[in-house]
Amino acid sequence: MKTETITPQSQETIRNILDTAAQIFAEVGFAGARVDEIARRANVNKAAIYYHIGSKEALYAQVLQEIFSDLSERIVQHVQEAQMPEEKLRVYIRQIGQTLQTRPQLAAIMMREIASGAQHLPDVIMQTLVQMISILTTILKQGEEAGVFTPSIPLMIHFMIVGQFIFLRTSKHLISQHQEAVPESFKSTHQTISETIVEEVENLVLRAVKK
Amino acid sequence: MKTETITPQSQETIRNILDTAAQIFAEVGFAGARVDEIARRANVNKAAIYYHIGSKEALYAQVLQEIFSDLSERIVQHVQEAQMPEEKLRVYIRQIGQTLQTRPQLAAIMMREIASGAQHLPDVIMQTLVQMISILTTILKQGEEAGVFTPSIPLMIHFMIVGQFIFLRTSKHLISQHQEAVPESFKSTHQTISETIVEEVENLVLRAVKK
Amino acid sequence: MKTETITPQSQETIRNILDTAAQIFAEVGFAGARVDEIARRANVNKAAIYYHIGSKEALYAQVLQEIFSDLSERIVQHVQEAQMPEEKLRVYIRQIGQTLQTRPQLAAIMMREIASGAQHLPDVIMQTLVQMISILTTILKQGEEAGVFTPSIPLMIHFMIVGQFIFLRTSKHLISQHQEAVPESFKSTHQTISETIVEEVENLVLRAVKK
Amino acid sequence: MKTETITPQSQETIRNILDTAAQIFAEVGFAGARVDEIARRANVNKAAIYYHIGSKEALYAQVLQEIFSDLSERIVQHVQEAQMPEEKLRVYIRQIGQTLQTRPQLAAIMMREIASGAQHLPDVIMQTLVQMISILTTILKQGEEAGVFTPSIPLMIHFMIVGQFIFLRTSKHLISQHQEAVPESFKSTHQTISETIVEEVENLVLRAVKK
DNA sequence: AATGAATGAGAATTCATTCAT
DNA sequence: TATGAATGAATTCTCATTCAT
Repeated sequence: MKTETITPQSQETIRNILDTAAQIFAEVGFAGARVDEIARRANVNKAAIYYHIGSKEALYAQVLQEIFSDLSERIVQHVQEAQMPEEKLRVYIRQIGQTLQTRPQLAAIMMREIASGAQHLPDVIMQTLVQMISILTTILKQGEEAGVFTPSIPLMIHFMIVGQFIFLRTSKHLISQHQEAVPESFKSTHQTISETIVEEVENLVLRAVKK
Repeated sequence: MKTETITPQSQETIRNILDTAAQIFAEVGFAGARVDEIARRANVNKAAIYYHIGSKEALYAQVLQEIFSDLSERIVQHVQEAQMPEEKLRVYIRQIGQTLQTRPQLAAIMMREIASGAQHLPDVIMQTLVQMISILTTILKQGEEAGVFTPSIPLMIHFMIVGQFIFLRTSKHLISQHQEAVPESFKSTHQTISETIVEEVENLVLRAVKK
Repeated sequence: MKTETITPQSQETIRNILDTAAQIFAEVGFAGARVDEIARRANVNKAAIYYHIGSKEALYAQVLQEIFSDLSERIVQHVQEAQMPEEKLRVYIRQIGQTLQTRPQLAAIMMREIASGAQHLPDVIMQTLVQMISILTTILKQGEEAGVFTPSIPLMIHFMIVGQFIFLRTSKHLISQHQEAVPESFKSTHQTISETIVEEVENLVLRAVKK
Repeated sequence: MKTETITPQSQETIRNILDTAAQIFAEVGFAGARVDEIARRANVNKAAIYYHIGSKEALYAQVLQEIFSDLSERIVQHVQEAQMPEEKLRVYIRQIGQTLQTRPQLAAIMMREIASGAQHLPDVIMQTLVQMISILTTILKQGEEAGVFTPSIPLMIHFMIVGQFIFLRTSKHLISQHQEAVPESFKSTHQTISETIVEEVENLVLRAVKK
């Protein structure tokens, strides 16, 4: 059994590239990103990116892949563990919230992707999304049947959840950018939200779907 | 008596440029947009864009300006006309929904802007946003005092509203792009939503804030 | 006899254009000059330049023409009036010096022209130059024959004269541009020169050619 | 033993670019120069110029820098070696003359620079010029004190020297350009000058300052 | 005569990608 | 693996000139 000869330090180089790329794609999007800049900020020679990854598009796909890979798994697993529809829905929301907190770039990248009609989203990722909606649909249906949820459209609920998290996360940036234009009260409120954000979203969504 | 010579022909050219630019910026974002392409699709000489507008950045700023200019006005005006907090909130939501339906590009552009920390958003526009939040805050407070709303955080409610609309609108594209990965049921549902979308969002939000 | 119907106010427009153009060509050269800029600074519509003059090249030629037209005449005339070779040479120098003082742009334009091999100099102007050299040659020969001048090469003497004036004039700008790098003493000296510059050059050249 | 690998190939590319650029800037000036043309004539990809140098302006600055760097050193060194003021002055003139013969572009570039008020001349170069004037001032003062020179203004003497060389050099071009307008005698004379040009200038200047 | 608008042909600069070592 | 250099294809922007009024 090979145990560790797989990759000496190139592993580190690749890690570096992917992390930096994720950051930059989040900041300026695919079209706005510059391979030169990614190389510079990753402390890596530009040619190394091509050696290891292949192309800017491949780099982007890999970044997305990485970011999405565990989200779906986590949801499937944790939702199963919960019993009641209400609790399952909370788990669903919580997993999304936590993923977005762990991978802060995901929000920005997703927003751009959705804005441009997901032209760059590999099908693998689309399937992940569809799978998530299916899970949510099941949860909501169970809730309806159990008489605790009012009828609602799963897709809208999903976007309600994702939208909340994404907007709140990305808007932090937005607010700090325009300090002058934002009143004091606004800022402190925002601060408070960030800390209990997941719980807030849970409550809001639950209120919206509960009978 | 000539009553219609008011518009020198250049007005039309500029209109053309701005509309086409709005469309393209919505499709591919600022970095992805090509001035050549804008000129081509606007049936305008590229140099004319520089003659009338000045630069790609100025073009983008002007597009944003235009798109935002009337939203805030509409909200201020219509909200005043409504009486009860509940109705005021519905009006607030409806105006946003209608603006996004009239100017379909707004949603996509906003998503990108928020994703990149609103680096391009002029302060004028930020102020518009802040003003909108203030109005919403007043509505929610009145509702609380009247005993019809449960306490909630205005900023989150705002993003809940905007997020819903934006996501639903932009996701139409997304779904049609990835036909293969999307199940039949999913699509028809989506179709249905689009038609009653504004009403749906109203209900969802109202349920979320009502006592 | 027509007395004044020749040109109403277009005369003024043309004057404006030519003067501004002379200034700008002196500042940045032919290639560096922008027709837009000339129009702007002349308070004239750009199309008017084309209406009145025809093209950028034509504008340049006309500017040169104007500037050179009277120089040669003045020299021919005044040199004849002087008697002794020494006095004739002084007159020659003085006329050049005065022309350059009246038309400050001439120096800069000439320097550029010479630097680029006079590609833009119309033959008319070349002939003027050649004529001037002939006059100088005659003066110097007469001086030699009269035993007051030492043999010298007319072309060099001409360049000595013109070079002095042109360099001194253009270098004023140069010195004021780089205040920090220029010592105090340097500046005041320069000031003094400017006032008696013509006389200085006369003496210098006379000393150089006298026996 | 390899003794010549010191120069990585990029050195050659840069050398090529700078030499070609110097040539072209001399021919047509900064504004008239085309980066495309420089690349073409240097047998270098246009992007390589940007890779190595950065911009057209940077290229120009570097060309100026290079051309001036050794002139000042040479003068300082050689003038010291001479004993008598008269000989020192000849050395001063000779060094300038030889530099202009080695770097034929210098003359043309300097003329344009002076014509446009030395907007592009970095202060480093201005300091070089000022230093040269200081040296000349010292020489002339010593000559006066020794009773061999008549009082004169150093700046004018300097421009007399430089002007002569520059004009003579650049005017070669001028004359060949306008063959038709130039009489036979004129041309042959000019030929003769070129060969003994340095010596001629020395004599001319010496005569002008000697008592 | 005069002008705002328009335009085609550049011109500087950028950028993803490849190459030689 | 890694890297400095090179490159072709854009891409933004400029500019002399023309047009319609």
